[in-house]
Amino acid sequence: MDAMESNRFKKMISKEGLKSTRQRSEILDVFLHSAGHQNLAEIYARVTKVNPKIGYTTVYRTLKLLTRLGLAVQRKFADGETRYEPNPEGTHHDHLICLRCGKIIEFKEEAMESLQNKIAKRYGFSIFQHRMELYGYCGSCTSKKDLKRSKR
Amino acid sequence: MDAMESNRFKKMISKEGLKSTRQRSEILDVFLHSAGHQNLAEIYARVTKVNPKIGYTTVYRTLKLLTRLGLAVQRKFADGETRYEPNPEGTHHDHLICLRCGKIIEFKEEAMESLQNKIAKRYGFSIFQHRMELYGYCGSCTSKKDLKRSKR
DNA sequence: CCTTAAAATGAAATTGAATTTCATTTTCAA
DNA sequence: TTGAAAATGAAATTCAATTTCATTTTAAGG
Repeated sequence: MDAMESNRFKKMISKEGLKSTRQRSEILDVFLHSAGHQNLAEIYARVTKVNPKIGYTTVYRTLKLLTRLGLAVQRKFADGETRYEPNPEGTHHDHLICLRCGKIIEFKEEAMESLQNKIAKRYGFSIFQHRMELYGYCGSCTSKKDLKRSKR
Repeated sequence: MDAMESNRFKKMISKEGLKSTRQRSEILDVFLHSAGHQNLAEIYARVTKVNPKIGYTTVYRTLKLLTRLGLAVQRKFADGETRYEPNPEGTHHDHLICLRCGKIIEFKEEAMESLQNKIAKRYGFSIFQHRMELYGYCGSCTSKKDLKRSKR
């Protein structure tokens, strides 16, 4: 259930002097109830099923707002598409991406974080965030590797 | 000296049935002789100093060609800009990026690679490539952290 | 329940980098 | 030397991202 997130959203909204609208809550609702890593067109398509009157611009602006508030994360993987992912508090993870079927798997690896800190220290950096993506074939695509490729 | 790279380029070119042109070698020359992580506009600006007749499109196409041949690597960091980096054979590295001054540092960490393989194995993936970027403040920007920020 | 200033909406317009088109020029193998 | 294939460069196109602007909606204060 997203009542919690929904309330968090409303609190943040009013704290910023912004306003709660039907559109915003519909968009948030759709966004939170679909699988992660969606592009704007996909989100817009789903939103218009709920309310066909909502404009693309509003979806765009709402996702941007959600990102600013930390409720969404914007991702750009190697294919160049812009995607949005719900961002429940304290969730952090990296991605495994299949270059054949497009499957995206999230993973979390503590050892990775500490290794990153070690590297940062070596160069005198203070790290706030990172991006880490592994590209290859997923299990089922590996076994089909010799068959026709989906791209190129 | 880039005579080596330049020859490698000519060999690859003819092997593909493509042609050596003055423009291509001028662009390659400029590209290899400047610091890494340049965007197209920067490369174009430098190229036109050598030969003002060269068109933007040709620079664009040549960088695309170099990328296809593996002599260049295209990078998109979190700022969304497209950059190109020379790619001498066997060079692989990741990046530390300063969010304040924009400095980009390359690093290589074997432990990272093996950790990645371990993760891939866990999910049944075969990894071909990865992307790993650490964002934060570099040493000198960390010490200026309290002063005016460069952005936002 | 009103009023109204501030914010939100949505259709349309704009932007800007990436990419393509096309007429002309250049390369290079025979 | 020649001609087919490739390259060039200016201009046009594409397309997602973003902005504009007239209109509508929200919500805080009376």
